[in-house]
Amino acid sequence: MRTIAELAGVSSATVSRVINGSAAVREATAERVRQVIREQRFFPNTSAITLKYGRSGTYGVILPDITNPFFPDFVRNFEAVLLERNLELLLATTDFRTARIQQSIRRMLVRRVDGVAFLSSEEERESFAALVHNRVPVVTADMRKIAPGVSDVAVDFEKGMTVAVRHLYELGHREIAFVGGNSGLKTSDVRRSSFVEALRGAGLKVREELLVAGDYRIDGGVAAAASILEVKRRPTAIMTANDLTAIGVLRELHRQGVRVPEQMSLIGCDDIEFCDIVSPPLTTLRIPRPELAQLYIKALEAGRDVSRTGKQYWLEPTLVVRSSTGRAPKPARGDRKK
Amino acid sequence: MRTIAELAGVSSATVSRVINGSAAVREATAERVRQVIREQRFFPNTSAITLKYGRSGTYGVILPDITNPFFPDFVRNFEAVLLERNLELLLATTDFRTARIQQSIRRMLVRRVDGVAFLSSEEERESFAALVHNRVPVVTADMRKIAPGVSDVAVDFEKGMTVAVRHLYELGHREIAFVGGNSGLKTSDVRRSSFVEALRGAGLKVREELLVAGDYRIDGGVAAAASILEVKRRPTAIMTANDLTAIGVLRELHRQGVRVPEQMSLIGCDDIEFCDIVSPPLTTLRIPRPELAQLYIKALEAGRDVSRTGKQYWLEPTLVVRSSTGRAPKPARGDRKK
DNA sequence: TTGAAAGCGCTAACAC
DNA sequence: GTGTTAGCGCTTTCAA
Repeated sequence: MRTIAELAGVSSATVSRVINGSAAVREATAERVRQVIREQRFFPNTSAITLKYGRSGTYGVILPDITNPFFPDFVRNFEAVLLERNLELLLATTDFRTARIQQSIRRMLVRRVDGVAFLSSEEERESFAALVHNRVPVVTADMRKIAPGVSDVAVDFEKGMTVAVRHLYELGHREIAFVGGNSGLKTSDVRRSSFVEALRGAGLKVREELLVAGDYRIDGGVAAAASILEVKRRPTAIMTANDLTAIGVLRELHRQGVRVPEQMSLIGCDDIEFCDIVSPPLTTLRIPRPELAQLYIKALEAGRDVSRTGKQYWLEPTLVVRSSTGRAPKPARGDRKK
Repeated sequence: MRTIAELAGVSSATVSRVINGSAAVREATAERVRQVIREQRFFPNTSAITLKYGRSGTYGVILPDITNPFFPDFVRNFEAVLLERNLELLLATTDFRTARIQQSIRRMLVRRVDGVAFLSSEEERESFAALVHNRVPVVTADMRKIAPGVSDVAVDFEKGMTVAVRHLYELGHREIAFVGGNSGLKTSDVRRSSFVEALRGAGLKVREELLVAGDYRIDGGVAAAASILEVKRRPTAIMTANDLTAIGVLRELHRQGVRVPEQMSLIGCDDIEFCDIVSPPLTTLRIPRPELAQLYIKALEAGRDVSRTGKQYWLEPTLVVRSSTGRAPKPARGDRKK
């Protein structure tokens, strides 16, 4: 910048003013400065600006698994909003590993991000404390809990699961299994308990052996489906905690020759692009990414003052009916009738 | 940091030394300082360090489409290597839009990244010049061209396509179509011309109407398949520029009742996870992401001195045979025999 | 073994 | 309208 100033025969302050379009600089001077900037291919150094202001103009995003298409799609939307506001994105993935979470948070701290969207669903009170202590607001996912400096964006699974279960109920299903995410994760627990509630709400009974854990990945769905198919009295429908899980379930169902939806209905969650390309296309509970991304930004912006308690935000999922759900099969002969 | 220094009763220089484990600091002093750092939950400010050194310890990655599972998988591997070296990642996606490319490069410049992995395959000579001029090395993808400060990582499609075509040839296929990426993109051109070469190498003739463009996405594959199926003398196999395209092709094939591989063989490229879950599972030309990520890092590190001409790196794809390729169907009655 | 001080690039308050 | 200057947090001579 000093170079620019010298070449343009002005002071660095004037260069700064020109760059920021601030204050009144004589147009002739401004133009001369701009000219030099172009010639020299000069770009201001954000480190200096960050250092000066103590704010980096960057939001951090911490994800468990960038390999799950839900997240890249979220990132895409999130980045788009940031770009409009001339903000930067710092991405960290944790692979569901605690050490990586800590490391990610440290990365956020040393880069002086202005806020962290924490979509990796472990409850990291300790780590959040470090963030908040350093005045960086946190927005969590589906924790349904807020605190000073910590806001939360929750998907209304209570309602979503109710809609999904009703859809199955109306198709005649009475025995419905559920495949969750990694047990212990808050997001997984919420989905599971919402499902159980929905079952009760529909007057169906809850069979523990039909509530199985997955890992939010395809493999987990495969394993879960295998275990569900071993149960004595088979369910006629399976609800899953996310689409990857549903795809895994579908795969195992195929492998064992169970036809979908004739013999087994299946509902996913998220509505990733691949729902539509597996066969049959998956009925799923959609979590809209554009809205989700916007909600996070909104929460981040509103939460700037970490001394104030964060807010709770809600997002409604919607049921997208495709071809993996159909009428419940008639009970086979020999099956106990309900 | 000054706070830490005061609380520990030392100077900021000493605190710096303790943090960096450098020089000889008396253990008692060091421990006292560490203690205070812990209590205060202090994290060094990277902006100051970047400012001081002119290096940010960050590599930038510019991608066209984070929604294509190939890229998240690349990012995952890339991030893992960076983490080992205590380096940071700055991610930008371009959506194949020129304005976004320019914007991404600007983001890299203002953040003072130490290098850019440019996986978005447009030939941005102008933009690269800005980077190199500012002493940041660039590593491109499949440009097969190097320059001062610009290295290139290329996948050996010449060999890969030869292997793929030979696989089809041995199965009896003589009429093979190709669906490329967005026409005009360098990566797309390379794949296409490698395919054409491979065809010639196998002694097959090249039918222009069987060489169609896609867009590296599912939709492009769908459209391309539709156009291929309208050709008078249908091919018996289709090779595609990436897996997403192949998935789109597969989808359209299904829709029109063309059985894979009985009536049409299909080969993708990349080997994304979803190859294995569509039905039939896709035969594909795998581009190994861990090796690719490592190669990029290697190129970035070797290219630090932008006054020197970059290097050309090569990566071998391997053919993964699954179930979407099979023996060519016997020519139907009425088809001209070859 | 430790401290003082300069300087990285930028902005803003204050002078002129 | 424009220049001077202090200071953001850190590292690194140079001195002590």
